[in-house]
Amino acid sequence: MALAHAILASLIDTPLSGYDLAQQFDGSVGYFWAASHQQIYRELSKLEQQGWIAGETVLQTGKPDKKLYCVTEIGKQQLKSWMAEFSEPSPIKDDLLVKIFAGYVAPQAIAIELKRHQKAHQERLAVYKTIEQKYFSNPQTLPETEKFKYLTLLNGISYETHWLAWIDRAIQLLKSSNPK
Amino acid sequence: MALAHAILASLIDTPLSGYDLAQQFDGSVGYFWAASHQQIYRELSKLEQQGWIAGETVLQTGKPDKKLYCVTEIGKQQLKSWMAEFSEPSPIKDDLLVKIFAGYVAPQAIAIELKRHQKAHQERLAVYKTIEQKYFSNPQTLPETEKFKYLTLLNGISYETHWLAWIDRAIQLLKSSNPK
DNA sequence: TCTGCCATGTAAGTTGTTACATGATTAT
DNA sequence: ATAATCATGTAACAACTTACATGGCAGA
Repeated sequence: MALAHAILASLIDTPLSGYDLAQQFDGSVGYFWAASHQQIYRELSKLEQQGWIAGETVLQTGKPDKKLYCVTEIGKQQLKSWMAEFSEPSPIKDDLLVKIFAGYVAPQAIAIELKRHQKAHQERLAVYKTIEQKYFSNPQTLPETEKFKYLTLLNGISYETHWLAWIDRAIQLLKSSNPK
Repeated sequence: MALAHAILASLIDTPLSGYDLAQQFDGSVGYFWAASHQQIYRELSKLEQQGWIAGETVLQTGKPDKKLYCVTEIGKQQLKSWMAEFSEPSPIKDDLLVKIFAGYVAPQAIAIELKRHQKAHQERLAVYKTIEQKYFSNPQTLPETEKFKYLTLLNGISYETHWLAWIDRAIQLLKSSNPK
C-alpha cells in the first residue's frame, strides 16, 4: 500500500514524470521506501485509473515525450486518510542476520562479510551527513515541512550509526573467540 | 531466496515440522526474517521437491500427524554456498518514515503515531533484554554457535535502542516547533 | 564508436498477504 | 458450550524482482 502513498507524497509539491519519480526513489524517499522503475510505472497506471492522480503528456523536442502526473482531490483525500491510519513498525528482513544466526561458516568468512557491510554503511552515513550539512545545517530555523524531512534524515543517520556500532562489536566478539 | 535458507538454517540442528517452524518464525529467526505459516508450508513443499530437505510423516495419537523435515546433503551444500555469497544491506521499508516525509498531517497526529511506535519498540526491547538475561547473561563463556545467536540478539537490542532514541528526538523537535 | 542519459514500458517469475478450510483435543 | 491449541494445507490476489525491449541524443 505504501508505494502508492509514497508516490502521492512525492507528487504533492511538484508534478513529476515516472522517470523523475524513479530518480527520486533512488535517493530521498528511496532511502526508506525502495522501488524500481517498473514498480513505479505500474503503480502510476493504477493510480491514474483510480483517479488519484492525473497525467498530462508533455511534448519535448530532442527528447522523448514525458507524462507529468499530479495529485487529484481524491488523491489528496486518500493520502490524508492513509496518514491518519495507524501503522506497525515494519518487520526486519535481513540476509546478514540470517547468515549469522545460522552460523554455518567459518568465522573468517563472516568477518569478511561484516567488513563489506561496514563499508556500505559508512558510505551511506557519509551521504546522509553531506545532505545534513548542505540542507539542514541550521535545524532551528527550518520551516515545518522541512523539519519533517530533516527527521527522516536523522533517522537514517541514527540507523547507520546503530549498524556501524553493532558491526564493531561483532568483529570484536568474533576476534576474541578466534585468536588464530 | 533467504526464506529457503532461513528454513534450512532452522532445520540444521533439529528436524522440525511446518507448524514448529511457523512457531520459530514467530520469534527468534522471525525477529529478522518474518514469514507466515502459508509461506513456510509452500516453501517446504518446494524444498522437498528440490531435494534440499527430506520429510518424514510421524503418526501421533491424540494429535494430527506431523511431518518432520531434515536437511539433506544437497541442502547442506546449498546452505553453505549461500552463506559464502555476498549480500547487500537490506533496503528499509518503513510506513512511518514515509508518513513523516510526506508531512501531510497535523503534527499532533504524528505525535500520536510516534508514541504508539515508541510503545511497540519499548516492548520489543523488553523482550530482547529478557532473552539476554535468561540465556546470555555470561557472554564470555558462550560456545561458538551461541555467540552467533547472541550477536543477532545484540543487533535487535541496538536496533530498538536506535528507534527509541530517534523517537525521543522527533517528539522533542515537533514539540519545540508547536508550543500550542 | 560506444557509453550513458532520457523516457517508457511489457512479461515472466517469485514472494508475500489475506482469506478460507478441516478436524481433533484441551482448557474455561 | 465455546474458545484456544495442534497441525496442515489451498486459492486468490498483491507486491516485488529480473530480464527484455525500444529509440534518440550527447559526450568521450
